[in-house]
Amino acid sequence: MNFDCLKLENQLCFPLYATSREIIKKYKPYLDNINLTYTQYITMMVLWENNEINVKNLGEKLFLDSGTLTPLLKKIESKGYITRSRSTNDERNLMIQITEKGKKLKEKARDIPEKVGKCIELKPEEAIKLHEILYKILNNTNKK
Amino acid sequence: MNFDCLKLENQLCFPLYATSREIIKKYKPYLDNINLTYTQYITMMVLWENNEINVKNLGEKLFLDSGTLTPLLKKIESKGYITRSRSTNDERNLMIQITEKGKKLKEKARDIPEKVGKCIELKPEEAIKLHEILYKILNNTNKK
DNA sequence: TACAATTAAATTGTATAAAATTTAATTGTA
DNA sequence: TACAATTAAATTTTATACAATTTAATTGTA
Repeated sequence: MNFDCLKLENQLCFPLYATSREIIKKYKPYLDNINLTYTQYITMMVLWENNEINVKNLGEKLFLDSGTLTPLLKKIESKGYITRSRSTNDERNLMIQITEKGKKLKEKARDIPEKVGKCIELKPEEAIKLHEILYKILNNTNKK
Repeated sequence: MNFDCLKLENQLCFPLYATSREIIKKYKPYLDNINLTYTQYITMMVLWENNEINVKNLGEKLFLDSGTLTPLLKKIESKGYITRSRSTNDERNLMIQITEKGKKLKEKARDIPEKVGKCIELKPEEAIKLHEILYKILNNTNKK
């Protein structure tokens, strides 16, 4: 009767969960400077690549649903980085558009990835491998 | 002026964060069966290995602080899986002890890791590599 | 031995997450 | 074309997370 698979250190999900939170904490001082939380920051990342997107597509990119996004987007809107308006074609869709102020924020965020990267200390090949494995999991958990 | 490091898909933290949440969702149906949330489940894992532990040490193992653990532990206590009592040596310490009911829960949880593992579809060597890289990050983010 | 410093939990306030339900708009079809 | 089915957000509820502060116990030291 082998119970080792119920040991915390033998799990895969636990270190994923813990590492994710630990790294998000590393972002904190840099994100505080631009008055964004981590979730707000990755939302802005999507908007920096797509000036306009609806909540559904945004949610698919971020793996978040409207229950999380609705209040989050209202908060970012109140900071002036995005606007929220119903699509004229199909009023079920709420279109999120980046504002000029939101575009300018990208400049201020530019050096964040490098600064956070420095305190992680992974070899480049490990970082690549990690990225590859994570996307492999994301791609096949997502399709089912 | 290269902004590619601000693309979502080039991040390391984002897939960590997304994968962690996606896998936790996979646990949901199995954890529902034993009436535990994921955080409660990993807490029970620590208790299955250590019949007794204080909140501080538990928090160090789970990378969670008392702000998260206090209400969580009260909830697990209300389910009858643990008891909470101040240490007689040092009353600042709250000792968490597993109950008989809590120990029995381990039997019901026994097949969960295997079931969740099956829907992740990683090669064994990838799982090992992932585990290794994650603990490398955890160990050096932790020491600073 | 008073008492300042430290330590461990608890509390407070803010921000997610996610399941389940509701609301409103659109689509497909009898 | 009514209207059932579907779709997209919003809402509601429950459960974390975590920073900052507070409370209570213990320790170190003048």
